[in-house]
Amino acid sequence: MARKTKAEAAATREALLDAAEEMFMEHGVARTSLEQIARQAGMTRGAVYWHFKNKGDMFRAMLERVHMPFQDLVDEIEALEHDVSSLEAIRLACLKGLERFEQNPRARRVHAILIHRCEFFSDIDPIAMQQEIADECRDSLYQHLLISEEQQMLVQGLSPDVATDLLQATLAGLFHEWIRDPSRFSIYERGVPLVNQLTSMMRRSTDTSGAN
Amino acid sequence: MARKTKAEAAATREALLDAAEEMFMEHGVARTSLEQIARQAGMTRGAVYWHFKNKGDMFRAMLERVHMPFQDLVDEIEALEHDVSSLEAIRLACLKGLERFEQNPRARRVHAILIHRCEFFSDIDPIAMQQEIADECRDSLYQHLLISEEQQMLVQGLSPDVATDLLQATLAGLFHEWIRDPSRFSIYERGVPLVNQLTSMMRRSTDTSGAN
DNA sequence: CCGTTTCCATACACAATTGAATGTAAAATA
DNA sequence: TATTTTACATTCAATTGTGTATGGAAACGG
Repeated sequence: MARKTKAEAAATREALLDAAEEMFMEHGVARTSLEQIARQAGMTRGAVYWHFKNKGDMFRAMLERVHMPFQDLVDEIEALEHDVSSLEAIRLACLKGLERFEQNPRARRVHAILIHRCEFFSDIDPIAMQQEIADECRDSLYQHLLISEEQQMLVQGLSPDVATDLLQATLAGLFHEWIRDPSRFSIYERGVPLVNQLTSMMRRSTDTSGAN
Repeated sequence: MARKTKAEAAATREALLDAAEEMFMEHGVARTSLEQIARQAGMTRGAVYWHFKNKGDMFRAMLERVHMPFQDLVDEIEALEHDVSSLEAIRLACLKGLERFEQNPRARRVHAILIHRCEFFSDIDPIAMQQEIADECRDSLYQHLLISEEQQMLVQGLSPDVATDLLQATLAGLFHEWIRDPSRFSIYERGVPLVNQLTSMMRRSTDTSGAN
């Protein structure tokens, strides 16, 4: 076969990753061979072994195309709206995150693969990857909920630790429930009332009258 | 090899399933061969193919050893304590469920395998299995939360639908976070304050005075 | 006590993947 | 323009796992 332009080569690399996504999603990671991926992309295994070391390397590259830390969402919110409370910033960041998952099919597919379509690997541990993502999100939540407590935003009796557990568990549970079959419901439409209700219940009432 | 007693044969069947659990947990389902399972149990593949049709059949049998519907927990609570409100029954059933997972290592391992150590299969779809379990739990929660609403136990503005989403997502999220690495924390110790806090926030205040 | 069935071990044939080796024509480079 | 890389395709060797077929000895039923 003839040599390709740098741009063409980059394009086939992307095509291979696209094909890997499709095949991984449809048949699972373990049960798709590199040949299936190559043919799906209109290539042969030669192309795969040129661009990637092996299947694990390919998997890693596929994940790197959609990396999106939760902290960025909060930063984004806070950069956009300065006068908002920390708890409100969390709420908005959650909604933003839900919206993004809803609208980014690639991110959705890749996360679905990471969670439901793969298991162990030669040198790759998907559970550890999920762990990292979850911890990243959790730490960010905790930091901002600490501030919320300092600002006396949380209802009495709600520690920032429990609040973190609650928010993180709710978001993770919602996400898992959704990613299992995204066609069943819209994560945004179900998530918005969830997040609103939860943050509302966590927020200390500013109502000075005794009546509810 | 010589023929075994009925009891002996049943014992080797259990030993094979035990071995399958260990190997599946350690190396993932796809990457463990039937030979590895057999040798772990001190047998050969002949024993495996005698007791099971193939790996998928073995997987199914492994799951059937630990089936435990959520509804049973609620029933158990309600049978034990008649004078308790529906919301309180839910709370107690959740705690009971957490406790059971904490104390039943086999159930823990099998669920960990189902969620994190396997993907597709010849004729088995682990995601559909998770779906079934989750739906079962969800339906049960919903039924009892409907009753809670009729009894006017829920705070104003909290529909039984949102309450169901909230509880189910929280429990699922907590469970997923824990099952990913059960050695990181005790699901019971983290879960108890979570469930208490959440049900407390969901419960309508019976405080007749205006002050909080 | 004898035939039959059971429970498993052993052996075999087959298909599927993998990684590496080799080939090659065009792009890049000098 | 001559030479060297690059970007793949093709081929090969080796491994691995699967399903099945066969064998054998002891347990079971009559």
